[in-house]
Amino acid sequence: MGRHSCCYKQKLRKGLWSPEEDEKLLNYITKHGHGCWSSVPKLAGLQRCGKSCRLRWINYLRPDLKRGAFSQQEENLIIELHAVLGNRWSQIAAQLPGRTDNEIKNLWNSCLKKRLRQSGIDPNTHKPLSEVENDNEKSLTSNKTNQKGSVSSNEVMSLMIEPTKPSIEGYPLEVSTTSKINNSSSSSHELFLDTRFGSSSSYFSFQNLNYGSNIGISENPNASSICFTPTSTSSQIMSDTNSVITSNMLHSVSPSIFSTPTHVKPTVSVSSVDGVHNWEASSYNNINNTNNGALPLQEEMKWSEYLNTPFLMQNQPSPSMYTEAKPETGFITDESCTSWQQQQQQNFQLSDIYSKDLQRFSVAFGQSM
DNA sequence: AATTGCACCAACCGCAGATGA
DNA sequence: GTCATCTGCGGTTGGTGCAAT
Repeated sequence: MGRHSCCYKQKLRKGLWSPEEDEKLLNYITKHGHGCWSSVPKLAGLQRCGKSCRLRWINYLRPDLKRGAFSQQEENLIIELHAVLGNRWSQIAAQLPGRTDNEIKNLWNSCLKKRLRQSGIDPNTHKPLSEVENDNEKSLTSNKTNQKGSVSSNEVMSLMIEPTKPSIEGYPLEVSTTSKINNSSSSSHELFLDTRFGSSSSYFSFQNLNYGSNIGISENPNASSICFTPTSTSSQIMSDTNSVITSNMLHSVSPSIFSTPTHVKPTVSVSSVDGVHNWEASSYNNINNTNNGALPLQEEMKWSEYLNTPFLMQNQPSPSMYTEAKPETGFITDESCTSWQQQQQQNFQLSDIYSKDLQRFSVAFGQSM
């Protein structure tokens, strides 16, 4: 742990890399690949530790790096991703081809954070600063009065689910979830599963983000959202989890919602301290979002209405949700799924870079007491 | 011209997880 | 199971350049 062992063995160079060192490293890796990083400096004739060589390669010498300033689109994407992923710079960087986690981290710390604050948005929570202050006050009061930690108002949490479940056959799947807890006066629990599908790396889902109109969701218009309600009375669900939703709480999402025209109601299984709770779809939102700004939930219809839409009744192919082409609507069909899978296979043949980006799902939990 | 403050960014450090002996 | 080593990640630091004073 800590400093790499090789650093103790001999006095190694630190600090900025000279052009000569860069050339040695570049030549060596171009010819032989990096293999075991710890052996690279010796084989390349460098007085550096393997860790330093690796970092230099990743952050500077790699041929696929994009140079130059970040575009406005890239900056917006980083902000959006940060809202979902937090300081997971490597995961954010994975969505920006040619950019490194270090670069993005620096940009965030030096510019974006400041810019958000100036816009009145808390860079940590991505909520309006005024709301954050209120929450802090409420939290203080709540801590004084509550015997047990409870979920604070409008709390936003993120978690990543390992790419095991659900998955479209043959493809790894990473599920990104964001949960939002609302303490509204409604008496029912609601769970929103917000899905986006994309062919490579650009499609993400964001919901309930408190951005100004200048920060939009422009990457993918193909959004759909399904509203879930618990199938059994579960007043305790997520009410006493001390604000922590862990990745193992989301047990499963029925694959049917990703691979079929949803003749069967999608179901989600969520566990909490008081057991596993099943949720099933109660309504469907089609968000054909091409505008800027936060996503509104629009065109909501009950599940029964959704199943009776002309489109589903006719069983006609929908414009693909899964290819680069912009569809007119966002309904999921077998055809479009297959089309998307075929496109993914093509993409896979070109590169495995996208292996983590095949699908992303965002789950927003809405709880009312 | 010298100094100071700030922004930016490359690189380091410490840690955790994975892997293999 | 334990230990050593390797790899990757995120937080932090320190050097550099530039603008303001």
